Amino acid sequence: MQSDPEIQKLLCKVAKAYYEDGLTQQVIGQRFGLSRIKVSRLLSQAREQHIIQIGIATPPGSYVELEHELERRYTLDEAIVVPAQDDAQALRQALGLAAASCLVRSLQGHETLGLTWGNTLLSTVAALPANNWPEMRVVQILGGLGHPEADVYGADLVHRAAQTFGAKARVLAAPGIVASPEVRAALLADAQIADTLTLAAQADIALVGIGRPTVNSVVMQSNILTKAEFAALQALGAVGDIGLRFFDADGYAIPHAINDRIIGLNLEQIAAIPRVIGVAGGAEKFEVIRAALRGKLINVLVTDKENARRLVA
Amino acid sequence: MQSDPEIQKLLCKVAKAYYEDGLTQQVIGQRFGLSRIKVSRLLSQAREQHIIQIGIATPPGSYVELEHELERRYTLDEAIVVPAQDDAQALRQALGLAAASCLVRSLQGHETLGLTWGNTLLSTVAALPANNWPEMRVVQILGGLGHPEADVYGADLVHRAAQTFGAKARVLAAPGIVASPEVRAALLADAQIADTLTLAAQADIALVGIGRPTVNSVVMQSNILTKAEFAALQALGAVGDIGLRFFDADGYAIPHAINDRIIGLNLEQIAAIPRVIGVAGGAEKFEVIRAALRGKLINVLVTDKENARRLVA
DNA sequence: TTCAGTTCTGTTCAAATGAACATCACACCA
DNA sequence: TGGTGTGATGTTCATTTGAACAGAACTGAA
Repeated sequence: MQSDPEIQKLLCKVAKAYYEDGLTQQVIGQRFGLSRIKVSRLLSQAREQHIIQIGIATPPGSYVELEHELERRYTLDEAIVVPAQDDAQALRQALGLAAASCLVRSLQGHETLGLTWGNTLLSTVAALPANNWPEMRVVQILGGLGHPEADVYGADLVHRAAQTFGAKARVLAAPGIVASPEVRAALLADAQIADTLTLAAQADIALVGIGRPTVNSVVMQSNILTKAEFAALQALGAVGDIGLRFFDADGYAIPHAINDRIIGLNLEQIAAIPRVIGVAGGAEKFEVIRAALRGKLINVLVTDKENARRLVA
Repeated sequence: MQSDPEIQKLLCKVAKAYYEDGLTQQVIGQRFGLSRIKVSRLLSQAREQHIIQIGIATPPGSYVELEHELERRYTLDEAIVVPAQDDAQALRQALGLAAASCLVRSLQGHETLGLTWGNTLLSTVAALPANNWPEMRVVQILGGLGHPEADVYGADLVHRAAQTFGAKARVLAAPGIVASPEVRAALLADAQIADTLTLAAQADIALVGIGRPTVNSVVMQSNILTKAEFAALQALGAVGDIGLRFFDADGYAIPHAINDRIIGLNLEQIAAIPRVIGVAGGAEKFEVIRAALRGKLINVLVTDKENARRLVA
């Protein structure tokens, strides 16, 4: 930690030679009569002493700082922040666009992609670019919504995504919530369904919405999750769900009988997927998102600026 | 060369992760879902587009920029610039101090150091720090000055340097210039002298003054180099000398009979030494220094600010 | 003095990096 | 429709780099 001006000058000269002239440490050593390792040490010293200042120009209108802070705070692999939108539909589009480009970036064409469903995912799938990846699979992580014959919602998303990717679709021919554990057991006995779930658990990437059921949300409007059940979940601390698996403010799974009636991966299985991209925006989602982050249920978060601000606050 | 804002943002994020967080390209790739090589390419792209700005804090009162420019302009290994001084003695001290620290920096204790002589070298040797390097040798590159019995000047410098280094001294028991080629031949027949010159030619490092004889300089005052001879050299284009070997404005050796009367390495031999540190300052030396640089006779230049300014102009 | 602790140094080794090459997809043109 | 070039991508390999280790030099205290 010397501050001998002679040393300072040497640090500066070595740094210049390395960073400005792009010389290798070896040749710098030869030129200045220093050993290679000494040059290396001088450089780290120069970095420590901030003789070398590295600045990164952040493109205007992007929230790189905010994203970075989110990544650090919640040890996320990546955070993507889109501008806040007044209109819910516009917000979903913005989120979908961002999530889509983040997703395709990490695809090579031979992986297995897991999907839940929801309005935001709908926008995401709509924003996916066309491709021809016959090796790829798109798998449904969670059964469809509503009556068995109306399960298009979940399966449709999977089909659509698979089609634009030119990939194989693997749908879950079952509702997300069934009437009883017995029905579930019966469905799980089906080889098709069991295999699909096994495949889903081995997905390389998953794209999931982060939900917060309200009285007029899709989940509630289909009469599968009753108000009473929802109230019970809330009483147990539930702040929202991923793939109908409810969790509390710290992201811990809520133990409740409903879990035995769900056809889909559980939180543990979802979290075990190497890369889980969670998409959610809008003020009402704040708590759930925070919970999902705390519980490390997702690796990548795509959200809006307002939520991002509150999350780092 | 895309300027898609989406790409810009990614560049920025990757750059931040790499430079600010110090993450490896590998883990950045894993986090953002990119291949390692892609991260590498994004980083070079970011450098190209100056999204990454690297600044180096130059310590105030030093001439790092000037030195850097000199190094680039004349493909020097290193340039060292000291503040200009009005007093010739003060200038020599400043030069000597700088040259000394530059020299010791490149010494490990087992190399052979060649020395010429001169007032500036005297100051340099005086500024050398004490050491204990029994493996090291200090060799005289050029015979002494004046009468054989008064050759202390050159040999003394070598002795002094060897002593402070705790090294072995190898002096040249001969004058720098002798009366005739025959005398020179006789001296070179001496095993001692011949061996010393052989050793000198194999020096790892040499410390040399850059001279410009004037009527009252040491070289002229000893009556060995006559005014007539000097005039003849000048007529042939000589601008100065290193080790009594005169060269023209481009650093080319001047062919002249005097060369056959000098006991010491020739320019070619000196230039062949891996690291030649040339020390010279003061307005009158400008031309010689420039010539020495053009001829690539030295690898390291130690000079004053004024000369440096003129050299890069 | 001698001893232990500290710092400085070079060596060795494994990780990280960039360059060269091969491949593939796409677009442009005949 | 079929070249044909261009750009993007991944693989392989050599270089570059930093970390761990070990020895030497120095410091301060007993």
